Amino acid sequence: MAQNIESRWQQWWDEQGTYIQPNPGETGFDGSKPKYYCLDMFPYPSGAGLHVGHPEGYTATDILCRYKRMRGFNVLHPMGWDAFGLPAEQYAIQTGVHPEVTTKTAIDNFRRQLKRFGFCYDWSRELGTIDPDYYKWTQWIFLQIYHSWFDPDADGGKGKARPINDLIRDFVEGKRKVKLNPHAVEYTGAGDLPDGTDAGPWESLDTETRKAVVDSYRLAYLSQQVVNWCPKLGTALANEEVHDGKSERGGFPVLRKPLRQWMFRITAYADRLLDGLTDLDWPGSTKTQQAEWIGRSEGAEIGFPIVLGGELDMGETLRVFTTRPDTIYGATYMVVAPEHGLVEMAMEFAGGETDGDKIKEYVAWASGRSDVERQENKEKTGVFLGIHVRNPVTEELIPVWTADYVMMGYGTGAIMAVPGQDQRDWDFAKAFDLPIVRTVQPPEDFEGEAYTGDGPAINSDMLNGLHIEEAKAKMIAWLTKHKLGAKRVNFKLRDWLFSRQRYWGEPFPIVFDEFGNHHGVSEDSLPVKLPPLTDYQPVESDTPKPLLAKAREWVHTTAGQAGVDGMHPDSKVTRETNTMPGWAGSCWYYLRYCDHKNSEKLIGDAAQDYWMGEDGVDLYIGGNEHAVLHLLYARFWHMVLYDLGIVKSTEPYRKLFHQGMITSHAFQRADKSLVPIDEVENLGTDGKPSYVEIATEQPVERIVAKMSKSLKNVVNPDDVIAEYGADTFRLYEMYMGPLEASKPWNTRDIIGLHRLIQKIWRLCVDETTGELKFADSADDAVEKQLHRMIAKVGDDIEKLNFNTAIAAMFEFVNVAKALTKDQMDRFVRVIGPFTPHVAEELWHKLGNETSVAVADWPSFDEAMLIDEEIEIPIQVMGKLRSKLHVARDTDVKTLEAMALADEKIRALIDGKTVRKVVVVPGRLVNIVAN
RNA sequence: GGGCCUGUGGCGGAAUUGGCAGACGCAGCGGACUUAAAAUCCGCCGGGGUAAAACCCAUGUGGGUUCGAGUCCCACCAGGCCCA
Repeated sequence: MAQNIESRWQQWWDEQGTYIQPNPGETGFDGSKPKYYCLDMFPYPSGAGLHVGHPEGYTATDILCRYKRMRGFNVLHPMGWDAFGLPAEQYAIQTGVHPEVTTKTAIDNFRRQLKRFGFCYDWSRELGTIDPDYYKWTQWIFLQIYHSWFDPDADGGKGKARPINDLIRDFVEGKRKVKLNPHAVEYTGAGDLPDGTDAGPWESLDTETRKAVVDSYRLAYLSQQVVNWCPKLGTALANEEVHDGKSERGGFPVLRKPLRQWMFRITAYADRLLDGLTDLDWPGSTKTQQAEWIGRSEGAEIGFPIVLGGELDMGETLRVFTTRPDTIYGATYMVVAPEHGLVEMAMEFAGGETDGDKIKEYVAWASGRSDVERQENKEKTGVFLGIHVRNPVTEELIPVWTADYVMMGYGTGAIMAVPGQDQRDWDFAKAFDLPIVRTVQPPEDFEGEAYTGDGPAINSDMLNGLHIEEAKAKMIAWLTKHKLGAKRVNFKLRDWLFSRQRYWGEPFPIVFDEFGNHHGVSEDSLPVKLPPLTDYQPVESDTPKPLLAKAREWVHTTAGQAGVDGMHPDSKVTRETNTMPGWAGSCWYYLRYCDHKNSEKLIGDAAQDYWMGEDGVDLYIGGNEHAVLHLLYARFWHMVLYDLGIVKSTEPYRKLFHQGMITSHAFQRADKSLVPIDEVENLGTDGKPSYVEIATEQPVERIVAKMSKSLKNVVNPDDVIAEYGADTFRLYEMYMGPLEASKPWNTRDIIGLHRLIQKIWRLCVDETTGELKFADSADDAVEKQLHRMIAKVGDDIEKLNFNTAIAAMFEFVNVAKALTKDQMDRFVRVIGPFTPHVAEELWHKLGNETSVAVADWPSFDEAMLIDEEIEIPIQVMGKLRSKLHVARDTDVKTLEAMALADEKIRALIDGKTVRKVVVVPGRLVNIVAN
C-alpha cells in the first residue's frame, strides 16, 4: 500500500510543481514572506548509489523545510551533484567508458533514489558541477582570483582582494614602490631580504621583470612545488596517499618532485578566515579544527649570523621563526630543512668539518619521505652541516644540522633547537649527543624530559626570573632594538595547491604563449570545455604530464581560438593541461542555486539580495569530514568574491550542523580483528545473545563498526523502502537518536515506526470502507494531548530534535482513539513534515485540493499545556519518600505545611530535628532532618 | 604525544538544563481475540529483596561541591574522532 500511495503523490507533486520556489521577480513569488535557505551538502554521485547515511541529513532538512514553509517562509531547498572527481576517472581507466557517461548514469540513479524519499527539493534548480553552464562560472571565478591581488593595507589593515589592474596602475603612476610581493612564499628562502627589494621605477623595467613583479602578487599564481610524484600512476599524490615512499594504490615508488602548479594565496586570508569564525553559528569543534588548521602563532623571527670554520663571518644570517624567543639562551644547535638553501651552500664549501657526501646522501634519502612520515615522532635522523652560526644574544657559536623533522614549508624552514623546552629537540639532542640547557625552571616534582610549561627563566642572563610571556616580550624588544629580529606571526596554513594532473575536472581558463607566459582567456570565451578523450591511461613518465596533454588539438591552439585579449589572433598558444581539484565546484554552488539559470551573471542581484541576504545560507547540514577542507575553501572563495563586490555577505554559511554517522554492527574476535556479519551465528537468545564465529566456533563480541563492503554490513535504502515505504524509512532514521550523534543501524527497530504509520492510518481511516472516520465530539484528554503534540513537535523541529518529536507523536496516537474532523485536520498538518505521503493522502481525503505542504502549521493554546493538578515529590535528605497531589500554583508555605503533615513523612522525621525545608514551587519539597 | 567528544536497562535512546532516572520505540514475558498463525488489543518489563509491600542498590570507576548530581568540579578507566 505504501508503494502505491507514495509513488502516486510523488508524481502529483512533480506535476503540480508543489516544491518549486519562484525567485524574486518571477510569477508566484511572494516578497512579503521571509526567506529560509536550507542547504544540504550535495553528494558525489558514486556508482554504488545512495547509502543510508545520505538520507539522514536530507530527511532532517526536508522536515525542517516543510515546517518552515508551513510557518510562512519562502524556502530555498535545492539539490545538485558534486560530480567531478577521481572514482569516475578510475573507472574510465579500467573500462574505457567516458567518465561523463558513468557520472550521468550515477546522477540519474541518485535522483531517482532521492525522489523516492519524497524530499521537497526544488528540482527545477538542480545543477551539476560537470555542466558546462555551471563550470563556466567556476572558471569565471578562477579568473577573478587570477586577476586579483591581496592588498594587506586595504580596509584599515585587514587587507582585501583588489583588481590586479589597480596594482599595475599604482606602479605605473609611481604611487607604490615596485618590488616583488614580500608576502609571496614562493620567493622567500634563506638569504632573501624579508622585505623584498626595490626594483626601481616601472618604466625602467623590461616586460619580463614587470610581469614577474605583477605575477608575484596574484591571488592565483604559478609556483614550483615539491609534490609526491608517482611516475607509474602519472600523477601527484596527496601526503595521505603515500606510505614508506610507495603509493598506497599499487605500491609504486613515489618521488618528491618539483612541479609547476597553480596555487591560491589563501594564506593572505589567514587572519580573516580565523577572525570570521567568531560570529558563525557553527559547532565549536569545527571552529576549533579550522582555527588549528590555520594555526596562527605569535613569535619572533631571529637572524643568526652564519660563521664558516669557526671564524669566517659570511655576512649572511640564518633566519628562524620561533614561538619561544625567550628560550634563546638554551638554543644549543640549529636545524634547517634538507631543502633549505644553506644545505646546498654547505656542500659547496665541503671540506673540513663538512662531509659533503654524507649530506648529499641524507638529502636524497629525505627527499623520498613524505611530510607525514617526516613529522612522525619516531627515530631522529640528521647530519651536521659543518657550519656554525653565532647566537646573537650570547655570541656563542652553535652548530647547524639538517634534519627532516624540520619542514621547509613552515616558518623559514629553519629552527633554533632548544632541547630543554621542546621534546623533539630533546630527542634529537639525545640521539646526537648535543648539549641540553634548561632555560625555564621546571617544578620540583617534574620528572619529564623537555619542559614546556611555565616557570621562571634560568640560565638566561637578562631574562632570569621572568615568566614566559614577560621573557618573550623582553627578548623581542631587545632583538628589535638591536635589529637582530622582530616580532612575527606565523601560520600553519599553506597556500592551496590547485592543480591536478587528472582528466575529470574543470580545465583552467589559462593559456601559455610561446615564451611560456600565462594569460587568462576572456570572459566571453568561457566555458573552456573539457575535450573528449578516448584514452584515460595515465602517462607513465618521470616528467609529470597531465592527462589533458593527450588532447593535442585542444592543447595547441591560437590566441583567437582560445579567446585571449591583447594578442594577435593567430599567435600560437598552448592551453593549461592541469585540471582543477574536486573542491572547485563545491566552493560556490550555494550561490548558483539562488539563480542557476542566469546566463549573464554568476548570480543576479535580486536573487542574491533575497536568498543570501547579509548572513548567507541559513542552515547548512553535512558531515564533519568537511570540517576543514571544503568549508575552509568555500569561505576563502566567498571572501575573495566579497572583496571584489560580487557577493554581499561576508560568510557563506551562517549556521552549520553536522549529522552523525550511521554505523552498523560487526563482530570482533578476541584479538580485535573483525568478522563479517554473515560469518557469525547467535547461539543464545535475543535476550541473552551469544555470538560465535561459524568457522572457528570461537565466541566473538558484537561491536559497532562503520558500514563497509568487507564486513558485509552495508544497508541499501532501496531495499528498506521496498519493504516499508519511504515514510517509515524517514521516521526510522529520525527516531534513531540525536541528529548529531553517530548511531548504529538496527533493522529490527524499523517495525516500530512502521506500526506508528499504521496506527496513524487506523486512527483516521475506517479500514472496512476506506473512508475517514470521525469522533462525534472532541474528547478533552485527546484535545489536550493534541495541543501538547503540536507545541512539542514544532519546538523540537526548530531545535532539530526529531527523535523526541516523533516520540510525542507516539504518545498522541497511544492516547487518541478517535478524532473529530477538526482534530484530524490539525493532526495531519503536524505529521506532514515527517510522513509527507501518508499526510498528503489523508489531507486529500479530508477534502483539500492543494498540498498539505502549503497548509499552515496549526496553532496551539498555551493554557492547554498546563496541568491544573500536579504531583509534587517530597524528599527527605534528597531521597524520594512521598508525593503530594496539589493545585499547580500552590504556594511555598502551603507546600511546606502539607509535606510536613504527610503521614509517611511524619513517621520518617519523627524524633529528628527539621533543619531546613527546601521548596521549589511546582517542582518538589526536600526536608533536611536529622 | 596533544586536543575534542562520548559512556544511562538485553538494544536504540529520554530526562524541562541541578529537582520523581529509564519518556518513546525495539526485543522479551504473560493474557485476550482466533480452529491456528499473523495482525491487533491489554498488562509486565534495571538489579536485589518481599507472599505483597516496605526497603536497599543503580546513569563507566573513585572522590568532591550541593538540601538535592546522569547533569557541575577533580582524578582515573574504556571507546570514538581530529591533529601530530
